[in-house]
Amino acid sequence: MTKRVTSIQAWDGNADCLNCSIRSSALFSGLTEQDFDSIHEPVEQITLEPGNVLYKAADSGHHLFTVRSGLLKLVQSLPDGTQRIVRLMRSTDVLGLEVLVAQQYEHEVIALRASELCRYPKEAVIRISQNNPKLHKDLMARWQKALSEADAWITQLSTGSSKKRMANLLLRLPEGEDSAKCFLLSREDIGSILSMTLETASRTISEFKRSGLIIEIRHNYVKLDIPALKAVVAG
Amino acid sequence: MTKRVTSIQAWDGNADCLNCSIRSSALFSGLTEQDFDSIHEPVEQITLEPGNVLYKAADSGHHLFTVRSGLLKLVQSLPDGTQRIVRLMRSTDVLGLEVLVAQQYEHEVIALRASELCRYPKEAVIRISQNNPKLHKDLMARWQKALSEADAWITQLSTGSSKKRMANLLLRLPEGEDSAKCFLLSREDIGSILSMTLETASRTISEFKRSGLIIEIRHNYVKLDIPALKAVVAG
DNA sequence: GATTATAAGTGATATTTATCAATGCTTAAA
DNA sequence: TTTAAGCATTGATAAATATCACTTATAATC
Repeated sequence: MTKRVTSIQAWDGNADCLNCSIRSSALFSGLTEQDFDSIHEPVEQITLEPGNVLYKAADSGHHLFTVRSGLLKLVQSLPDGTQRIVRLMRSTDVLGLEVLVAQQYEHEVIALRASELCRYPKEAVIRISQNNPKLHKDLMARWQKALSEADAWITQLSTGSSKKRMANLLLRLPEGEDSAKCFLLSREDIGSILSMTLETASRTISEFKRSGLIIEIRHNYVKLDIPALKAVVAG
Repeated sequence: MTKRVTSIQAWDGNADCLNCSIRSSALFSGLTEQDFDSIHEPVEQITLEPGNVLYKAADSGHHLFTVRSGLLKLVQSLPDGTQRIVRLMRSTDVLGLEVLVAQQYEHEVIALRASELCRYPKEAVIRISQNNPKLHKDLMARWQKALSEADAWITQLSTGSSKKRMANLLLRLPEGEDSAKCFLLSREDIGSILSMTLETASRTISEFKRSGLIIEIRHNYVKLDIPALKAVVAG
């Protein structure tokens, strides 16, 4: 069973936001000191372990989140019980935008790796966005980014053969310095991203390993042959 | 071959916006008379015939559009040449939100039926949204709606067997008074929505007709057995 | 109304993917 | 170190879907 958040550590919101290591790309990057002073409920930091649930679909929502580090999945359920992962979120991504215009969250959010997030009260985001043009524009850009991601999920990860979809997924996994190395997700999660069974996911990865498209460095950590994977996508 | 817009009829923007038949749900519903006076480039009405292209992906974009009537498809292309329909747009939907934060459109937009749209200069939308809280909030709601639609496209139209996906599509087609009757799309468009070949689309529809899930009233106009289709989705 | 072009339906077959079952690997606990 | 639990891999087979070829229906044009 999944567990709820195990640890929520309160921070001094203002001080930490102004000195945040990802400040330039965080949701509140454009805020003035005066804006920060106007936030009554403090900005808090949240730590999640793999498997922890941040919130569930239809939970009433009063907060937005910026991912500082880690990896999380956004899951939606179907009437027949199937679950589909509709987005992956990582550093600088914003979670819970929907509560700015609705009362409830639309996804279940689960950490795939140890993750750190900052939590903002939605009232502050709504109020400040009406007077701070930078935040106003920033929010629109965030929404547009989420929408582009969703479109890419449809075209790249939900269209074509299992091999092409897998190649497209692998090409988005690397982050940080070495853009050709990445950790693989569980076969079940890969299946839920690509709309295939975990067996097909496993077979496809095995085949990619045999043909050298990916080289296993250690368990679940691989080096990608990026040009070859792009050729699979384009082929 | 597709043709570009055949007819763009200039309107007197202000007068018509204030008396627009879909004004309460149009993008500019919350604008004051003063706001309208501040728009220099007039709001124009556009008429499209089936097959007409409104704009293409990567076209530089200076306008947003509200659909007054009709039906349009948003198409994205893949590296291997495949095309996928990522959204259908109908009355009151807004097209081209992405140009508020970027320079180019992200989709190709093609009319599936005769359609009427209103065209707004993006500069006016950006400028007015910064001072008019109603438009500001309205834009966020539009973006959120697009995002929910994209998520539903992933979960309902890109996950599960061809029968379930088809049932989900049919359940979204009806509009207007009789919520059980609708026109079918071409088998090719259905295939591009559901990520299947046109032959599989044709076979699935034939099977639905034989089993009474849909009843053909006249060519391509059908009555849906909604409870039965919902049972297919849930089964 | 006859003719052509375009879209839709269907059969035969190949390919892909799912399903079911068994085995092997990895990690953590005993 | 052994044991157990969970995850990953693989094989055999069934089911779903794609492909190719052809026929039929509908709409458009002469």
